[in-house]
Amino acid sequence: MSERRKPYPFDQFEPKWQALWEKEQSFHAPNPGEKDFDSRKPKFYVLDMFPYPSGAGLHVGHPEGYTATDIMARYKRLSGCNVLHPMGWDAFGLPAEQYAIKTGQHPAVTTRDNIAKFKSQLKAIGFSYDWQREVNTTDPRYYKWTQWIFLKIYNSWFNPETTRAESISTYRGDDPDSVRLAYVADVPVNWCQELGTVLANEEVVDGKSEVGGFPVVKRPMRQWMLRITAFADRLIAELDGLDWPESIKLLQRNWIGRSEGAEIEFVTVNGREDESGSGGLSKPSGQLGSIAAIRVFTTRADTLYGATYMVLSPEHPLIDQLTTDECRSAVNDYRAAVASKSEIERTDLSKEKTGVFIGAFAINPANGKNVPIWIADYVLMGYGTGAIMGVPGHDQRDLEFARRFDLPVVPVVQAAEKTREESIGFLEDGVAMNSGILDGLATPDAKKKIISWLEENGHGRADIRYKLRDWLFSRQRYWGEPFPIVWEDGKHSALSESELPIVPPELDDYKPTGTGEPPLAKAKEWVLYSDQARRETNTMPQWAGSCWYYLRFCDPQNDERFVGEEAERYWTGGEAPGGVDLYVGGTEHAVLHLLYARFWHKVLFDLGYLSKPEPFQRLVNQGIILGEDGQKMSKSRGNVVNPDEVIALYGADAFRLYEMFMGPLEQMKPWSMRGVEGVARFLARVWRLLMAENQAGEWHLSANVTNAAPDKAQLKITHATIKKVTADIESLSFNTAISQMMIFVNAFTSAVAIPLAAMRPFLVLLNPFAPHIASELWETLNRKFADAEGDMTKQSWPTANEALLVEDEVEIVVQINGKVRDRVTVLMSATDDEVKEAVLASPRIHALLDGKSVRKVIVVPKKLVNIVVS
RNA sequence: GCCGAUGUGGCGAAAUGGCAGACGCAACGGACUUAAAAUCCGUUUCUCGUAAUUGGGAGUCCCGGUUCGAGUCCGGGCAUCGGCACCA
Repeated sequence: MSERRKPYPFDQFEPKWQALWEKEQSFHAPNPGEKDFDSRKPKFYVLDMFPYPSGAGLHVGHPEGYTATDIMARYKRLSGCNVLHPMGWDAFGLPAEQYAIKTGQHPAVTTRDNIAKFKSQLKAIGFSYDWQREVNTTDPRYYKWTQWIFLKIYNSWFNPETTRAESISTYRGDDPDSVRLAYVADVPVNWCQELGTVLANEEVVDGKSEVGGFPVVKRPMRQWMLRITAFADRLIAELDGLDWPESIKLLQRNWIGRSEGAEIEFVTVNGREDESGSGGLSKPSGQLGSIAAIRVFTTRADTLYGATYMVLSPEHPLIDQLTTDECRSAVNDYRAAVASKSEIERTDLSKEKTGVFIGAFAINPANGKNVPIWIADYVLMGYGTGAIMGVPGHDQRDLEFARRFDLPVVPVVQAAEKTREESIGFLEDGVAMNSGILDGLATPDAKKKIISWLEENGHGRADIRYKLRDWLFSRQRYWGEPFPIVWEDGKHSALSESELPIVPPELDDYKPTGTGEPPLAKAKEWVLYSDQARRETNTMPQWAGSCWYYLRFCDPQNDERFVGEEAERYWTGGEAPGGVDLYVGGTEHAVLHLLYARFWHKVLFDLGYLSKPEPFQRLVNQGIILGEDGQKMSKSRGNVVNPDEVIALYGADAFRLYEMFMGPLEQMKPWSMRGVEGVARFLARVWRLLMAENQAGEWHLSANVTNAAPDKAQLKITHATIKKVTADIESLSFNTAISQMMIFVNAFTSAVAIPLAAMRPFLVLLNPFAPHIASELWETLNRKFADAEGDMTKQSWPTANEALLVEDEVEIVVQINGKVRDRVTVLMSATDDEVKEAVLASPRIHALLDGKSVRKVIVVPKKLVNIVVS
């Protein structure tokens, strides 16, 4: 097959411009105080989610968001902004480590190779990143500061008085380790045997690891945790000031899962059903004088009178103490059975409710009645108090359980527009009944009343609970940041900042031990910190590096501070709560990276290291690009599109333009090679508008290009295009901006003379989208005409002249009863009455109205007239 | 089950409550060419009709409503996709 002829010589000028941009460092943004910094210009920080440099290289999904931000960056620069547009590498992670296990090659080597490949691919697309600001999370100069931030977190606590993170030195209690924002806990964690590591809740999907899809089991282990739950309220509340998609805000709110309700104490009665009162209360052994009480959390305290039984989670600590001898063997059997179940089995909704009675009773504080205590696996130890009051009258799960085990069902809320029977099992608002002091109260009032009654009588209090768990922050992996922590006599302590970075030791064998002991433990000498102290051998999760990279971009070479104060203040400055002006990336990070980064940011903000409470002001999620078959791209389906091939065939400009022309940025959409061809044709038309080919096949500036003035229509479309493209870029509607540029070019293709005054602004508009061809044509024009100076990067964004867009006349659509029947042309200045007159004068309309009576005439100025007839 | 997003030609998609389908792809017809490719011009929602056009009717997932007028707003469904999921 012979090589297909290029419609325009992109293969010659695209590499030329890329090389020139690199040589001139055209997109380097100096920091305040540096040479060439212009303090008069406003700043604009436009950020991409930096990629994990995998061995497979870029796929067409990456450049979708990257092209959008690049258009924005180039547009803002031409509009007179100092633009921060950086790129880097989130390079710690499993694939490099697993490759190391297979081949023995050090992950750093694999990572370096992959980064080189990614970088060359990004450069071939012509992105205008400031490469002087490149960061790499696996570089000791970078992770030194990741470890430094960990020390800040370790050395602080959340002061409930101020609701702020503060230095641990302000803590007045006797056990600082119990309040640190980074702490060690023995907790049931997600253990993945195949990966040889524990995982965060966020990394477990349907009981399997997000990476690799391996089974995950709960297993108690000693782990580092970060106290993100302390920030739950602020993480919810401070979403309000952000320009994020509502759906993403909602996802975060749901993930944090704030529930307002009450904690209620049920006093227990061991083994007695019929008597209530003090005589039956048990005195738990070892806790002399205290009465065993079960605390439950509920969002519907108003249904307390309907609580006819209690259920404890099988892991609840009071079970041993409360279980009667008759019930003990059944209880133990049940607990053993539950313990052997996997997470998936346990949370299978379709299965029937199970549980056993433990022989004990508790007193419902509202009505003094004794209720039986059960254990069941539908109650989870991890949420609330690990115990519930069973209200089968108004909870579907409790109702199923009560029916299964024949427990009494008492309806206590009459929902509006429902009969008593219909209200059963549903948790709707209504009016309280069968509820003593609450009878007749609407649900919100009933809640308030019962909670104050509980507080007055010492049976409970208002309470707020969250689904969000503290963040499990340690991993049993080699390829991650080591903790700046040592252990001595079973106690952890922080290394000093001067010892950073803590560099991981060299290993011959990166394999996980399989026992939960981290691979770093194999480096015996490294572990020996001193005669007494041993190094922490866990490493941080991949999220650590990506939690703060946007800050490092502001000042990436700084070895004295994680980010210089002035640089941070300048690049994240402004009125809004968030610092990054535009952040574009995939939805897959809605609750992981975006929540973790906000958390770290708030800690650093509270401690006085940052000027804004939020990291990202405006967030946009690009949609997934599907294969040509409309299916998700995957190697196994064989529908993966490789950017390198597209660029070789059609050029980088066509690739960029197609990525943006496919459809709205946020939308999921399928790839189409034909579509790429379409935009390539458009770019070729742009080329031929200004260029002509001689006999030898060489291109030169077309003789049609003239500095004579454009005609009125040409001027008008030029300014209409400036207006539309500008507005569309601002609203990230790149597909319609491109449509408008196509309309512009179509309007000029048959013109004999191609006026410079139209082409100059057009090339500037085209430049953010297709910078190579725009730069090349600009340069060609400069060689002949002296009306402009400098290359494309030195130009200013054109402004639309509204006066040129004003029409003398306008075509009015004439409707009869909402159906279009005619059009008339009237002067722009015509009054409503004049328009009406002109419409009624139309012979066509006159004929159609014959014999009908006109009831009303609606005139929409400059648009339409609707005649309503009967 | 709960929450959210989306539903428009053969396809990707446009449309501050005011001409539905801009722009592009594909298809068809034509010009150029020995021929093909490329390029340029034209047609292209469906349907009925005419010798002819600025002809008639229907049409934005379905049912209903508000309005002079609804793809757009409101109510109720259906479908697809995404998130959460025994969270008390």
